Amino acid sequence: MREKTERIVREWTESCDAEVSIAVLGGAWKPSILTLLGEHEVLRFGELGRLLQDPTPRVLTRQLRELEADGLITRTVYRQVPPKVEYRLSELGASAGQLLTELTRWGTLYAGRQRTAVDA
Amino acid sequence: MREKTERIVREWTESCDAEVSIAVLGGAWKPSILTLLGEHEVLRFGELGRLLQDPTPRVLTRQLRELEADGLITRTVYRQVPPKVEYRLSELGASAGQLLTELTRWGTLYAGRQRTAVDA
DNA sequence: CAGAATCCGAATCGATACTG
DNA sequence: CAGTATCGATTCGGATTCTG
Repeated sequence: MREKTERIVREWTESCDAEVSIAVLGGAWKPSILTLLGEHEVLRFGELGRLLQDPTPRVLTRQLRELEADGLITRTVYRQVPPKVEYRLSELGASAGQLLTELTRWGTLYAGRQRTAVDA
Repeated sequence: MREKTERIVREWTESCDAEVSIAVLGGAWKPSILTLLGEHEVLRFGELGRLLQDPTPRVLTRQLRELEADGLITRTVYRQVPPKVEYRLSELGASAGQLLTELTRWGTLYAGRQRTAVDA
């Protein structure tokens, strides 16, 4: 588990469990990464990059490493030339599916309302 | 709507609606603030501070203003001495109840698993 | 192909002190 | 009571460049 998440989990009290979820899922691209891995079962580094519309490798690498450190995805390295690395959801990562659905549902509702408000 | 949220909503695409939710709910204390307002209907600034175990006024003020700008809470000022300000959930804020429940549920699951793993 | 190294600007959290 | 002002320290996302 990475340090930021560890601190939040350590200081975790009943009234802010929701912040634990946000600490784990809250990085750039992370919800999309988990959603894509839920749909595709397995994806390589380059495939993820293309599907996410090209975040910088620096950023994508860090998000993936954090998700791995937090136990949501697994990383499989094939020692060959050219290199090949595969990412999958772990069981814990898959358990976040329902939460991701709910995040998406409310996010859509919220964005729709804001757009309607702006257009009106 | 505050600027950060506005940008994320503007650049919003189908694949990352979940990030909209996180952008809105992701600040320090925000999930707790919304949960408390869901339980208490109405709370004053000082009451919120005590229930949250004393964030600095600077921080609490900003979180409340952002939630107000994003349309999740309302702020009612009574012009009197000493001053009195009441915060409540808006309809939009109340609509996030189910999402907050799900965030808390998975956060509890996650924190529990991590603690078990560490203790083992 | 899958990254690592370096650097940067912006945003955020928090401590401390002060005020209408 | 309900904030505001000022200041650090940290973190984070991203651009650029380079490599086994």
